[in-house]
Amino acid sequence: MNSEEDAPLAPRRRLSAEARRQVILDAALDVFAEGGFHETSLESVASRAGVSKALIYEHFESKRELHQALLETYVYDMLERVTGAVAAGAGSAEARLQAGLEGFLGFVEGSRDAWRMLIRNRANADVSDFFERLFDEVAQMVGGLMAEDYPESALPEGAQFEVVVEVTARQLMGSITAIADWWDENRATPRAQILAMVMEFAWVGLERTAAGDRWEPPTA
Amino acid sequence: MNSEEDAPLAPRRRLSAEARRQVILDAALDVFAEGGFHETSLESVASRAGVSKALIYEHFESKRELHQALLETYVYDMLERVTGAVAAGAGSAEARLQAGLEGFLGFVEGSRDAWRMLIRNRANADVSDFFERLFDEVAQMVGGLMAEDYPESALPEGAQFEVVVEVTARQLMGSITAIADWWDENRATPRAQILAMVMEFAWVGLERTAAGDRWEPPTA
DNA sequence: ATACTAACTGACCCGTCAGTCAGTTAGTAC
DNA sequence: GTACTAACTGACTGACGGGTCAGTTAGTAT
Repeated sequence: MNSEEDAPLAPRRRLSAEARRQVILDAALDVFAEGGFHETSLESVASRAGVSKALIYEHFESKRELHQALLETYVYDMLERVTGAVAAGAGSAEARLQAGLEGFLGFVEGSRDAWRMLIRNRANADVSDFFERLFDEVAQMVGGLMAEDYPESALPEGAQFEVVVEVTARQLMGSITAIADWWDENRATPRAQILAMVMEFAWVGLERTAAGDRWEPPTA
Repeated sequence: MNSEEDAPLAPRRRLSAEARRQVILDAALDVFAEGGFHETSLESVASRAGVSKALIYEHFESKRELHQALLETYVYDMLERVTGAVAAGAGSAEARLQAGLEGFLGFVEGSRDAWRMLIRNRANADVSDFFERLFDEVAQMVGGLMAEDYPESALPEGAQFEVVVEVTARQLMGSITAIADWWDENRATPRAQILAMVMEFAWVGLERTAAGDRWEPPTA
Protein backbone atom coordinates (compact mmCIF):
# COMPACT_ATOMS: atom_id res chain seq x y z
CA MET A 1 0.00 0.00 0.00
CA ASN A 2 1.41 3.34 -1.02
CA SER A 3 0.54 6.15 1.37
CA GLU A 4 1.63 8.60 -1.30
CA GLU A 5 -1.25 9.85 -3.39
CA ASP A 6 -1.46 7.87 -6.65
CA ALA A 7 -1.42 10.39 -9.42
CA PRO A 8 -5.15 10.65 -10.18
CA LEU A 9 -6.34 10.20 -6.61
CA ALA A 10 -5.57 13.63 -5.21
CA PRO A 11 -5.61 16.25 -7.96
CA ARG A 12 -6.85 18.85 -5.59
CA ARG A 13 -8.84 21.89 -6.48
CA ARG A 14 -9.22 24.21 -9.37
CA LEU A 15 -7.61 22.84 -12.43
CA SER A 16 -8.09 24.41 -15.79
CA ALA A 17 -10.97 22.98 -17.76
CA GLU A 18 -8.53 21.31 -20.10
CA ALA A 19 -6.55 19.66 -17.31
CA ARG A 20 -9.65 18.55 -15.42
CA ARG A 21 -11.07 17.02 -18.54
CA GLN A 22 -7.95 14.96 -18.92
CA VAL A 23 -8.05 13.80 -15.31
CA ILE A 24 -11.61 12.63 -15.84
CA LEU A 25 -10.70 10.86 -19.06
CA ASP A 26 -7.84 9.04 -17.37
CA ALA A 27 -10.05 7.95 -14.50
CA ALA A 28 -12.76 6.82 -16.89
CA LEU A 29 -10.33 4.75 -18.92
CA ASP A 30 -9.18 3.09 -15.73
CA VAL A 31 -12.65 2.24 -14.59
CA PHE A 32 -14.10 1.24 -17.95
CA ALA A 33 -11.14 -1.06 -18.45
CA GLU A 34 -12.22 -3.06 -15.42
CA GLY A 35 -15.83 -3.71 -16.31
CA GLY A 36 -18.34 -3.20 -19.07
CA PHE A 37 -20.07 0.05 -19.91
CA HIS A 38 -23.27 -0.89 -18.14
CA GLU A 39 -21.53 -2.34 -15.11
CA THR A 40 -19.59 0.86 -14.55
CA SER A 41 -21.24 3.77 -12.77
CA LEU A 42 -20.42 7.40 -13.33
CA GLU A 43 -20.15 7.70 -9.58
CA SER A 44 -17.19 5.36 -9.67
CA VAL A 45 -15.58 7.40 -12.43
CA ALA A 46 -16.09 10.51 -10.35
CA SER A 47 -14.64 9.09 -7.19
CA ARG A 48 -11.71 7.66 -9.11
CA ALA A 49 -11.04 11.13 -10.49
CA GLY A 50 -11.45 12.65 -7.04
CA VAL A 51 -14.29 14.81 -8.22
CA SER A 52 -18.05 15.08 -7.90
CA LYS A 53 -20.28 13.45 -10.45
CA ALA A 54 -21.80 16.79 -11.37
CA LEU A 55 -18.46 18.04 -12.57
CA ILE A 56 -18.29 15.33 -15.16
CA TYR A 57 -21.34 16.88 -16.73
CA GLU A 58 -19.48 20.16 -17.13
CA HIS A 59 -17.16 18.37 -19.50
CA PHE A 60 -19.30 15.69 -21.13
CA GLU A 61 -22.91 15.63 -22.12
CA SER A 62 -23.61 12.10 -20.99
CA LYS A 63 -22.03 8.88 -19.87
CA ARG A 64 -22.12 7.67 -23.43
CA GLU A 65 -20.33 10.74 -24.74
CA LEU A 66 -17.59 10.27 -22.19
CA HIS A 67 -17.21 6.69 -23.28
CA GLN A 68 -17.12 7.66 -26.92
CA ALA A 69 -14.52 10.33 -26.28
CA LEU A 70 -12.27 7.61 -24.91
CA LEU A 71 -12.92 5.36 -27.85
CA GLU A 72 -12.22 8.12 -30.31
CA THR A 73 -8.88 8.87 -28.74
CA TYR A 74 -7.57 5.35 -28.58
CA VAL A 75 -9.20 4.05 -31.68
CA TYR A 76 -7.57 6.65 -33.85
CA ASP A 77 -4.32 6.00 -32.09
CA MET A 78 -4.50 2.32 -32.77
CA LEU A 79 -5.76 2.48 -36.33
CA GLU A 80 -2.98 4.89 -37.12
CA ARG A 81 -0.35 2.62 -35.69
CA VAL A 82 -1.59 -0.40 -37.55
CA THR A 83 -2.33 1.15 -40.91
CA GLY A 84 0.71 3.36 -40.67
CA ALA A 85 2.89 0.36 -40.10
CA VAL A 86 1.27 -1.59 -42.89
CA ALA A 87 1.62 1.28 -45.32
CA ALA A 88 5.23 1.90 -44.37
CA GLY A 89 6.11 -1.80 -44.56
CA ALA A 90 8.10 -3.17 -47.44
CA GLY A 91 6.40 -4.64 -50.45
CA SER A 92 5.88 -8.25 -49.52
CA ALA A 93 2.61 -9.28 -47.89
CA GLU A 94 4.53 -11.08 -45.22
CA ALA A 95 6.46 -7.96 -44.28
CA ARG A 96 3.27 -5.91 -44.29
CA LEU A 97 1.49 -8.35 -42.02
CA GLN A 98 4.47 -8.39 -39.73
CA ALA A 99 4.62 -4.62 -39.62
CA GLY A 100 0.90 -4.31 -38.91
CA LEU A 101 1.17 -6.87 -36.17
CA GLU A 102 4.09 -5.09 -34.62
CA GLY A 103 2.10 -1.87 -34.60
CA PHE A 104 -0.81 -3.64 -33.04
CA LEU A 105 1.24 -5.38 -30.38
CA GLY A 106 2.96 -2.11 -29.61
CA PHE A 107 -0.40 -0.55 -28.94
CA VAL A 108 -1.53 -3.38 -26.69
CA GLU A 109 1.73 -3.23 -24.80
CA GLY A 110 1.79 0.52 -24.40
CA SER A 111 -1.90 1.19 -23.78
CA ARG A 112 -2.84 -1.71 -21.62
CA ASP A 113 -5.95 -0.11 -20.17
CA ALA A 114 -7.15 1.07 -23.54
CA TRP A 115 -6.88 -2.42 -24.92
CA ARG A 116 -8.71 -3.84 -21.94
CA MET A 117 -11.43 -1.32 -22.33
CA LEU A 118 -11.86 -2.42 -25.91
CA ILE A 119 -12.12 -6.13 -25.25
CA ARG A 120 -14.12 -5.83 -22.06
CA ASN A 121 -16.66 -3.82 -24.01
CA ARG A 122 -16.80 -5.82 -27.18
CA ALA A 123 -20.57 -6.14 -26.84
CA ASN A 124 -20.93 -2.36 -26.85
CA ALA A 125 -22.18 -1.08 -30.19
CA ASP A 126 -19.62 1.71 -30.42
CA VAL A 127 -16.79 -0.66 -29.66
CA SER A 128 -17.88 -3.26 -32.14
CA ASP A 129 -18.09 -0.53 -34.76
CA PHE A 130 -14.46 0.07 -34.02
CA PHE A 131 -13.50 -3.56 -34.38
CA GLU A 132 -15.36 -3.52 -37.67
CA ARG A 133 -13.19 -0.65 -38.86
CA LEU A 134 -10.08 -2.50 -37.85
CA PHE A 135 -11.44 -5.57 -39.56
CA ASP A 136 -11.87 -3.62 -42.78
CA GLU A 137 -8.17 -2.85 -42.75
CA VAL A 138 -7.28 -6.46 -42.21
CA ALA A 139 -9.72 -7.65 -44.85
CA GLN A 140 -8.28 -5.24 -47.37
CA MET A 141 -4.82 -6.55 -46.72
CA VAL A 142 -5.91 -10.15 -46.99
CA GLY A 143 -7.91 -9.35 -50.09
CA GLY A 144 -4.88 -7.74 -51.69
CA LEU A 145 -2.74 -10.67 -50.80
CA MET A 146 -5.15 -13.20 -52.20
CA ALA A 147 -5.95 -11.28 -55.35
CA GLU A 148 -2.34 -11.73 -56.42
CA ASP A 149 -2.12 -15.49 -56.38
CA TYR A 150 -5.41 -17.11 -55.60
CA PRO A 151 -6.48 -19.35 -58.49
CA GLU A 152 -10.16 -19.52 -59.41
CA SER A 153 -9.95 -23.25 -59.23
CA ALA A 154 -9.27 -23.21 -55.51
CA LEU A 155 -12.69 -21.86 -54.58
CA PRO A 156 -14.72 -24.34 -52.59
CA GLU A 157 -17.88 -25.50 -54.35
CA GLY A 158 -20.21 -22.54 -54.82
CA ALA A 159 -18.17 -20.19 -52.65
CA GLN A 160 -17.40 -16.67 -53.73
CA PHE A 161 -13.98 -15.18 -53.63
CA GLU A 162 -15.14 -12.39 -51.33
CA VAL A 163 -16.44 -14.88 -48.83
CA VAL A 164 -13.11 -16.63 -48.65
CA VAL A 165 -11.40 -13.29 -48.10
CA GLU A 166 -13.84 -12.26 -45.42
CA VAL A 167 -13.69 -15.51 -43.55
CA THR A 168 -9.93 -15.69 -43.70
CA ALA A 169 -9.60 -12.13 -42.44
CA ARG A 170 -12.01 -12.89 -39.59
CA GLN A 171 -9.97 -15.87 -38.57
CA LEU A 172 -6.78 -13.89 -38.69
CA MET A 173 -8.27 -11.19 -36.52
CA GLY A 174 -9.77 -13.74 -34.17
CA SER A 175 -6.45 -15.40 -33.59
CA ILE A 176 -4.63 -12.12 -33.15
CA THR A 177 -7.11 -10.63 -30.69
CA ALA A 178 -7.20 -13.90 -28.77
CA ILE A 179 -3.46 -13.75 -28.38
CA ALA A 180 -3.44 -10.09 -27.41
CA ASP A 181 -6.04 -10.88 -24.82
CA TRP A 182 -3.91 -13.64 -23.40
CA TRP A 183 -0.75 -11.59 -23.56
CA ASP A 184 -2.41 -8.83 -21.58
CA GLU A 185 -2.53 -11.19 -18.63
CA ASN A 186 0.80 -12.89 -19.25
CA ARG A 187 3.19 -10.06 -19.81
CA ALA A 188 6.23 -12.17 -19.02
CA THR A 189 6.36 -13.28 -22.63
CA PRO A 190 8.31 -10.74 -24.69
CA ARG A 191 6.74 -9.09 -27.67
CA ALA A 192 9.07 -10.69 -30.18
CA GLN A 193 8.01 -14.13 -29.05
CA ILE A 194 4.35 -13.30 -29.40
CA LEU A 195 5.03 -12.02 -32.86
CA ALA A 196 6.86 -15.19 -33.80
CA MET A 197 4.08 -17.39 -32.52
CA VAL A 198 1.41 -15.50 -34.43
CA MET A 199 3.45 -15.64 -37.59
CA GLU A 200 4.03 -19.34 -37.18
CA PHE A 201 0.40 -20.11 -36.68
CA ALA A 202 -1.42 -17.54 -38.75
CA TRP A 203 0.95 -16.57 -41.49
CA VAL A 204 1.56 -20.09 -42.65
CA GLY A 205 -2.15 -20.81 -43.01
CA LEU A 206 -2.78 -17.48 -44.61
CA GLU A 207 0.01 -17.87 -47.11
CA ARG A 208 -1.09 -21.28 -48.21
CA THR A 209 -4.73 -20.28 -48.39
CA ALA A 210 -3.76 -17.31 -50.48
CA ALA A 211 -1.77 -19.50 -52.78
CA GLY A 212 -4.90 -21.55 -53.35
CA ASP A 213 -4.07 -24.69 -51.42
CA ARG A 214 -7.15 -26.71 -50.70
CA TRP A 215 -7.76 -28.86 -47.74
CA GLU A 216 -9.13 -32.28 -48.56
CA PRO A 217 -11.00 -34.26 -45.93
CA PRO A 218 -8.86 -37.30 -45.17
CA THR A 219 -10.56 -40.32 -46.67
CA ALA A 220 -11.77 -42.39 -43.74
CA MET B 1 -46.43 -10.54 -39.22
CA ASN B 2 -47.96 -13.80 -38.06
CA SER B 3 -51.29 -13.38 -36.33
CA GLU B 4 -50.93 -16.90 -34.99
CA GLU B 5 -49.41 -17.07 -31.55
CA ASP B 6 -45.69 -17.81 -31.74
CA ALA B 7 -45.08 -20.82 -29.58
CA PRO B 8 -43.84 -19.17 -26.39
CA LEU B 9 -46.09 -16.15 -26.63
CA ALA B 10 -49.41 -17.64 -25.55
CA PRO B 11 -48.87 -20.60 -23.25
CA ARG B 12 -51.98 -19.76 -21.34
CA ARG B 13 -52.68 -20.70 -17.80
CA ARG B 14 -51.84 -23.42 -15.40
CA LEU B 15 -49.02 -25.49 -16.70
CA SER B 16 -47.27 -28.03 -14.56
CA ALA B 17 -44.27 -26.66 -12.71
CA GLU B 18 -41.99 -28.65 -14.98
CA ALA B 19 -43.56 -27.32 -18.16
CA ARG B 20 -43.68 -23.74 -16.94
CA ARG B 21 -40.04 -23.89 -15.97
CA GLN B 22 -39.21 -24.91 -19.49
CA VAL B 23 -41.26 -22.10 -20.99
CA ILE B 24 -39.39 -19.64 -18.82
CA LEU B 25 -36.03 -21.11 -19.78
CA ASP B 26 -36.87 -20.88 -23.47
CA ALA B 27 -37.96 -17.29 -23.12
CA ALA B 28 -34.86 -16.44 -21.14
CA LEU B 29 -32.57 -17.97 -23.73
CA ASP B 30 -34.30 -15.92 -26.38
CA VAL B 31 -33.92 -12.68 -24.51
CA PHE B 32 -30.41 -13.25 -23.16
CA ALA B 33 -29.29 -14.09 -26.68
CA GLU B 34 -30.18 -10.57 -27.76
CA GLY B 35 -28.32 -8.56 -25.16
CA GLY B 36 -25.97 -8.94 -22.26
CA PHE B 37 -26.88 -10.10 -18.79
CA HIS B 38 -26.98 -6.61 -17.35
CA GLU B 39 -28.83 -5.13 -20.29
CA THR B 40 -31.60 -7.68 -20.03
CA SER B 41 -34.36 -7.21 -17.48
CA LEU B 42 -36.29 -10.00 -15.83
CA GLU B 43 -39.42 -8.14 -16.80
CA SER B 44 -38.58 -8.73 -20.43
CA VAL B 45 -38.02 -12.41 -19.76
CA ALA B 46 -41.38 -12.55 -18.03
CA SER B 47 -43.29 -10.82 -20.78
CA ARG B 48 -41.58 -12.97 -23.39
CA ALA B 49 -42.73 -16.03 -21.48
CA GLY B 50 -46.23 -14.59 -21.14
CA VAL B 51 -46.01 -14.68 -17.39
CA SER B 52 -45.61 -12.34 -14.44
CA LYS B 53 -42.18 -11.64 -13.09
CA ALA B 54 -43.15 -13.02 -9.70
CA LEU B 55 -43.71 -16.44 -11.21
CA ILE B 56 -40.11 -16.62 -12.31
CA TYR B 57 -39.17 -16.50 -8.65
CA GLU B 58 -41.24 -19.62 -8.01
CA HIS B 59 -38.84 -21.47 -10.28
CA PHE B 60 -35.51 -19.70 -9.83
CA GLU B 61 -33.93 -18.05 -6.85
CA SER B 62 -32.49 -15.10 -8.68
CA LYS B 63 -31.75 -13.66 -12.08
CA ARG B 64 -28.28 -15.06 -11.84
CA GLU B 65 -29.50 -18.56 -11.08
CA LEU B 66 -31.77 -18.47 -14.09
CA HIS B 67 -28.88 -17.40 -16.24
CA GLN B 68 -26.66 -20.11 -14.84
CA ALA B 69 -29.32 -22.76 -15.38
CA LEU B 70 -29.25 -21.84 -19.06
CA LEU B 71 -25.49 -21.95 -19.19
CA GLU B 72 -25.38 -25.30 -17.48
CA THR B 73 -27.77 -26.81 -19.97
CA TYR B 74 -26.10 -25.61 -23.10
CA VAL B 75 -22.56 -25.75 -21.89
CA TYR B 76 -22.83 -29.41 -21.06
CA ASP B 77 -24.52 -29.99 -24.36
CA MET B 78 -21.75 -28.31 -26.25
CA LEU B 79 -18.83 -29.76 -24.34
CA GLU B 80 -20.29 -33.19 -24.85
CA ARG B 81 -20.63 -32.69 -28.55
CA VAL B 82 -17.10 -31.44 -28.96
CA THR B 83 -15.29 -33.81 -26.66
CA GLY B 84 -17.50 -36.70 -27.73
CA ALA B 85 -16.63 -36.06 -31.33
CA VAL B 86 -12.95 -35.69 -30.58
CA ALA B 87 -12.89 -38.90 -28.55
CA ALA B 88 -14.81 -40.82 -31.19
CA GLY B 89 -12.62 -39.47 -34.00
CA ALA B 90 -10.06 -41.64 -35.67
CA GLY B 91 -6.47 -41.65 -34.49
CA SER B 92 -4.87 -38.84 -36.45
CA ALA B 93 -4.77 -35.38 -34.95
CA GLU B 94 -6.16 -33.96 -38.14
CA ALA B 95 -9.18 -36.24 -37.98
CA ARG B 96 -9.72 -35.43 -34.32
CA LEU B 97 -9.58 -31.70 -34.96
CA GLN B 98 -11.98 -32.11 -37.83
CA ALA B 99 -14.38 -34.16 -35.71
CA GLY B 100 -14.28 -31.68 -32.85
CA LEU B 101 -14.89 -28.84 -35.25
CA GLU B 102 -17.81 -30.62 -36.79
CA GLY B 103 -19.30 -31.15 -33.36
CA PHE B 104 -18.79 -27.51 -32.57
CA LEU B 105 -20.25 -26.24 -35.82
CA GLY B 106 -23.19 -28.59 -35.38
CA PHE B 107 -23.88 -27.00 -32.03
CA VAL B 108 -23.65 -23.47 -33.40
CA GLU B 109 -25.94 -24.40 -36.27
CA GLY B 110 -28.50 -26.22 -34.19
CA SER B 111 -28.57 -24.00 -31.10
CA ARG B 112 -28.26 -20.60 -32.61
CA ASP B 113 -29.66 -18.74 -29.63
CA ALA B 114 -27.50 -20.63 -27.19
CA TRP B 115 -24.40 -19.71 -29.15
CA ARG B 116 -25.47 -16.10 -29.32
CA MET B 117 -26.08 -16.03 -25.64
CA LEU B 118 -22.55 -17.26 -25.11
CA ILE B 119 -20.79 -14.72 -27.30
CA ARG B 120 -23.00 -11.80 -26.34
CA ASN B 121 -22.13 -12.49 -22.73
CA ARG B 122 -18.45 -13.20 -23.05
CA ALA B 123 -17.68 -10.56 -20.44
CA ASN B 124 -19.87 -12.34 -17.90
CA ALA B 125 -17.79 -14.25 -15.36
CA ASP B 126 -19.85 -17.43 -15.59
CA VAL B 127 -19.65 -17.42 -19.36
CA SER B 128 -15.94 -16.84 -19.48
CA ASP B 129 -15.50 -19.73 -17.05
CA PHE B 130 -17.25 -21.80 -19.64
CA PHE B 131 -15.00 -20.67 -22.45
CA GLU B 132 -12.09 -21.53 -20.22
CA ARG B 133 -13.38 -25.07 -19.88
CA LEU B 134 -13.74 -25.35 -23.61
CA PHE B 135 -10.28 -23.93 -23.98
CA ASP B 136 -8.89 -26.62 -21.70
CA GLU B 137 -10.20 -29.24 -24.09
CA VAL B 138 -8.65 -27.53 -27.05
CA ALA B 139 -5.37 -27.00 -25.25
CA GLN B 140 -5.22 -30.65 -24.32
CA MET B 141 -5.71 -31.64 -27.91
CA VAL B 142 -3.10 -29.23 -29.15
CA GLY B 143 -0.75 -30.31 -26.40
CA GLY B 144 -1.15 -33.93 -27.37
CA LEU B 145 -0.57 -33.11 -30.98
CA MET B 146 2.56 -31.13 -30.30
CA ALA B 147 4.00 -33.56 -27.81
CA GLU B 148 4.28 -36.10 -30.59
CA ASP B 149 6.47 -34.24 -32.99
CA TYR B 150 7.61 -30.93 -31.60
CA PRO B 151 11.40 -30.81 -31.45
CA GLU B 152 13.04 -29.05 -28.50
CA SER B 153 15.09 -27.08 -30.93
CA ALA B 154 12.04 -25.28 -32.31
CA LEU B 155 11.27 -23.41 -29.10
CA PRO B 156 11.71 -19.68 -29.48
CA GLU B 157 14.49 -18.23 -27.33
CA GLY B 158 13.60 -18.71 -23.67
CA ALA B 159 10.06 -19.86 -24.34
CA GLN B 160 8.59 -22.86 -22.59
CA PHE B 161 6.86 -25.65 -24.37
CA GLU B 162 3.65 -25.10 -22.37
CA VAL B 163 3.53 -21.47 -23.43
CA VAL B 164 3.72 -22.43 -27.07
CA VAL B 165 0.90 -24.93 -26.54
CA GLU B 166 -1.24 -22.42 -24.70
CA VAL B 167 -0.74 -19.65 -27.20
CA THR B 168 -1.34 -21.91 -30.15
CA ALA B 169 -4.53 -23.25 -28.59
CA ARG B 170 -5.73 -19.71 -27.89
CA GLN B 171 -5.16 -18.74 -31.47
CA LEU B 172 -6.97 -21.79 -32.72
CA MET B 173 -9.93 -21.04 -30.48
CA GLY B 174 -9.87 -17.40 -31.42
CA SER B 175 -10.06 -18.14 -35.10
CA ILE B 176 -12.77 -20.73 -34.64
CA THR B 177 -15.00 -18.59 -32.48
CA ALA B 178 -14.50 -15.65 -34.80
CA ILE B 179 -15.71 -17.74 -37.68
CA ALA B 180 -18.66 -19.14 -35.75
CA ASP B 181 -19.58 -15.61 -34.86
CA TRP B 182 -19.50 -14.58 -38.48
CA TRP B 183 -21.32 -17.68 -39.64
CA ASP B 184 -24.12 -16.99 -37.20
CA GLU B 185 -24.96 -13.91 -39.22
CA ASN B 186 -24.18 -15.36 -42.62
CA ARG B 187 -25.98 -18.65 -42.67
CA ALA B 188 -26.03 -18.87 -46.43
CA THR B 189 -22.61 -20.50 -46.31
CA PRO B 190 -23.00 -24.25 -45.78
CA ARG B 191 -21.33 -25.96 -42.88
CA ALA B 192 -18.97 -28.00 -45.01
CA GLN B 193 -17.55 -24.84 -46.53
CA ILE B 194 -16.95 -23.30 -43.13
CA LEU B 195 -15.21 -26.44 -42.07
CA ALA B 196 -13.00 -26.41 -45.14
CA MET B 197 -12.04 -22.78 -44.61
CA VAL B 198 -11.11 -23.33 -40.99
CA MET B 199 -9.05 -26.35 -41.88
CA GLU B 200 -7.30 -24.48 -44.63
CA PHE B 201 -6.40 -21.57 -42.40
CA ALA B 202 -5.95 -23.10 -38.98
CA TRP B 203 -4.96 -26.67 -39.58
CA VAL B 204 -2.11 -25.82 -41.84
CA GLY B 205 -0.56 -23.44 -39.35
CA LEU B 206 -1.19 -25.79 -36.50
CA GLU B 207 0.35 -28.73 -38.25
CA ARG B 208 3.46 -26.89 -39.18
CA THR B 209 3.83 -25.36 -35.76
CA ALA B 210 3.42 -28.79 -34.23
CA ALA B 211 6.07 -30.16 -36.51
CA GLY B 212 8.44 -27.52 -35.20
CA ASP B 213 8.66 -25.20 -38.17
CA ARG B 214 9.99 -21.85 -37.16
CA TRP B 215 9.16 -18.56 -38.67
CA GLU B 216 12.13 -16.39 -39.47
CA PRO B 217 11.76 -12.67 -39.85
CA PRO B 218 12.49 -11.88 -43.48
CA THR B 219 15.84 -10.13 -43.64
CA ALA B 220 15.11 -6.60 -44.72
C1' DA C 1 -11.81 45.32 -0.20
C1' DT C 2 -15.15 44.40 -4.12
C1' DA C 3 -16.67 42.30 -7.87
C1' DC C 4 -16.69 38.85 -11.27
C1' DT C 5 -16.08 34.35 -13.33
C1' DA C 6 -15.45 29.67 -13.79
C1' DA C 7 -14.48 25.42 -11.20
C1' DC C 8 -16.78 22.79 -8.28
C1' DT C 9 -20.29 20.38 -4.88
C1' DG C 10 -24.35 18.37 -2.06
C1' DA C 11 -28.64 17.25 -2.35
C1' DC C 12 -32.05 16.14 -5.04
C1' DC C 13 -35.32 14.03 -8.94
C1' DC C 14 -36.89 10.26 -11.43
C1' DG C 15 -36.75 6.07 -14.01
C1' DT C 16 -35.51 1.27 -13.82
C1' DC C 17 -35.02 -3.03 -11.96
C1' DA C 18 -34.22 -7.16 -8.76
C1' DG C 19 -36.75 -9.08 -5.53
C1' DT C 20 -41.17 -9.65 -2.14
C1' DC C 21 -45.80 -10.55 -0.53
C1' DA C 22 -50.59 -10.73 0.21
C1' DG C 23 -53.64 -12.32 -2.12
C1' DT C 24 -56.64 -14.60 -6.39
C1' DT C 25 -57.93 -18.34 -9.31
C1' DA C 26 -57.61 -22.90 -11.98
C1' DG C 27 -57.68 -27.40 -11.51
C1' DT C 28 -58.58 -31.58 -8.64
C1' DA C 29 -60.42 -34.59 -4.99
C1' DC C 30 -64.43 -35.81 -2.41
C1' DG D 1 -71.33 -28.11 -4.25
C1' DT D 2 -66.95 -27.52 -0.66
C1' DA D 3 -62.35 -27.78 0.41
C1' DC D 4 -57.68 -27.94 -0.70
C1' DT D 5 -53.49 -27.11 -3.25
C1' DA D 6 -50.45 -25.23 -6.37
C1' DA D 7 -50.04 -22.02 -10.23
C1' DC D 8 -50.18 -17.48 -10.77
C1' DT D 9 -50.57 -12.06 -10.34
C1' DG D 10 -50.61 -6.92 -9.17
C1' DA D 11 -48.94 -3.84 -6.52
C1' DC D 12 -45.34 -2.88 -3.79
C1' DT D 13 -40.27 -1.84 -1.78
C1' DG D 14 -35.61 -0.47 -1.63
C1' DA D 15 -31.45 0.30 -3.98
C1' DC D 16 -29.03 2.14 -7.55
C1' DG D 17 -27.73 5.05 -11.22
C1' DG D 18 -28.02 8.81 -14.80
C1' DG D 19 -28.80 13.35 -14.89
C1' DT D 20 -29.98 18.28 -12.82
C1' DC D 21 -29.68 22.51 -10.14
C1' DA D 22 -29.18 25.96 -6.76
C1' DG D 23 -25.80 27.25 -4.76
C1' DT D 24 -20.51 27.75 -2.75
C1' DT D 25 -15.74 28.82 -3.21
C1' DA D 26 -10.95 29.54 -5.48
C1' DG D 27 -8.62 32.28 -8.23
C1' DT D 28 -8.14 36.74 -10.74
C1' DA D 29 -8.74 41.41 -12.10
C1' DT D 30 -9.37 46.23 -10.64
